[in-house]
Amino acid sequence: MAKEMLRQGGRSARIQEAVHRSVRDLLATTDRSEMTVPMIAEKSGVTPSTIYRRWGDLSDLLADVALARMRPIADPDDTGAMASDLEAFVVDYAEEMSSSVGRQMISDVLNSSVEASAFQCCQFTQQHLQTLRDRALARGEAAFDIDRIMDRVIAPIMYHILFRDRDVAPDYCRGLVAECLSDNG
Amino acid sequence: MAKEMLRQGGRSARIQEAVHRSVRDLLATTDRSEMTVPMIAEKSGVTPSTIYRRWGDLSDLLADVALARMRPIADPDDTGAMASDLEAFVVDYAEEMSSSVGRQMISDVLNSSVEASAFQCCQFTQQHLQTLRDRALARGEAAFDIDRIMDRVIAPIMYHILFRDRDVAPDYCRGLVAECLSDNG
DNA sequence: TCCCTTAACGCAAATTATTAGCGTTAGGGA
DNA sequence: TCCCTAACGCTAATAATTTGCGTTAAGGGA
Repeated sequence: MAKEMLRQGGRSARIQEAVHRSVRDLLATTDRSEMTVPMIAEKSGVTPSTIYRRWGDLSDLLADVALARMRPIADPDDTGAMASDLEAFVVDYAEEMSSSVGRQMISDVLNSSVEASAFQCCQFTQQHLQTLRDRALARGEAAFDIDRIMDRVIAPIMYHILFRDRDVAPDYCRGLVAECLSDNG
Repeated sequence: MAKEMLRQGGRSARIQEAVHRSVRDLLATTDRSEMTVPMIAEKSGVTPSTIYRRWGDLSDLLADVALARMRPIADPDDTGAMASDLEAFVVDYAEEMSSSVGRQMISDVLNSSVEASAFQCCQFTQQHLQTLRDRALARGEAAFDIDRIMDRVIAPIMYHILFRDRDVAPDYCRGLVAECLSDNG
């Protein structure tokens, strides 16, 4: 979306920043169903037509903001061993994603008409897993298969968050990790 | 949504049927992003305000229609054995859900502001699994754990459909089932 | 069967969101 | 520094949504 802009600096960037900030602020206080483009525009000090032209519609704007928030900034904690690294990461992931803002971000990303958004979102997760995997290999530990973790650990957590059919409590997450690592796939 | 109506018969039911039909027809020919309430209203022979008042907004209407389409009508095929029953069901499930209309239905249900919609949707899946489980028990076969199938088979399939990070081809689905049944959980 | 109550509807006016045209501003390369 | 034009602001259409109010028709009770 805002990635392949022809002009990246100056005014354009300032507006993007202002709009993103406004969206984040509004998401914290306002229910998504009562958020409107004119509302965001006013808070950002731009005209609505600017937002419509640049992002298309509210869904795409929200997806853009959500994806920006999900983009990795720091590596997962290094706990000293692969199993505990993985456990810590997954528990954190579940907690963040199942929170109110986390849910909102996921839903925004999945609703984007930009087909690549959802894919990129799961790439971020895989990137983190790759970091943990590299770290394990560097330690001389047995590596794990990323796709396997996605299927056995991440997918069920995401499913329960989306369909609201159970809590993704730390114990449950740890169980998923343990079971996945113990089964010799 | 349309479940706890105070009046269930006559005109009200006719309108619900007409609106549902219109939505289904439109979904087949029109892209969701260009579907509007007035459009549906005209096709159904009702005024837009009727739809707004009854369903709230387009998202909730679409979720209502999607949920109605997902509601089980027939039991899964009986193939004679638990493993093949499960395999057949899962492959079918993946094919239906990953289709264009399937994706649309999932997304509509997940977007509903009615919190229970998503939960009910996954209840439908569990109902089918329960049928297969009962059938297995009646045959004297070893039963499977429904939650386990949800986590190990359904969840990954759903994840890949939603995040578009891989195809849920029959072979992949069969692999998930096989691996889940072979690991003694 | 025939009222009576009121949920659900239709219509239309008011409000609000979205789109489109056109002139203006300000990146960024020559 | 100048020029080109992407990106913006403003405003006038257009379209969607909300709201008030009168009307229709379920569904229960006499």
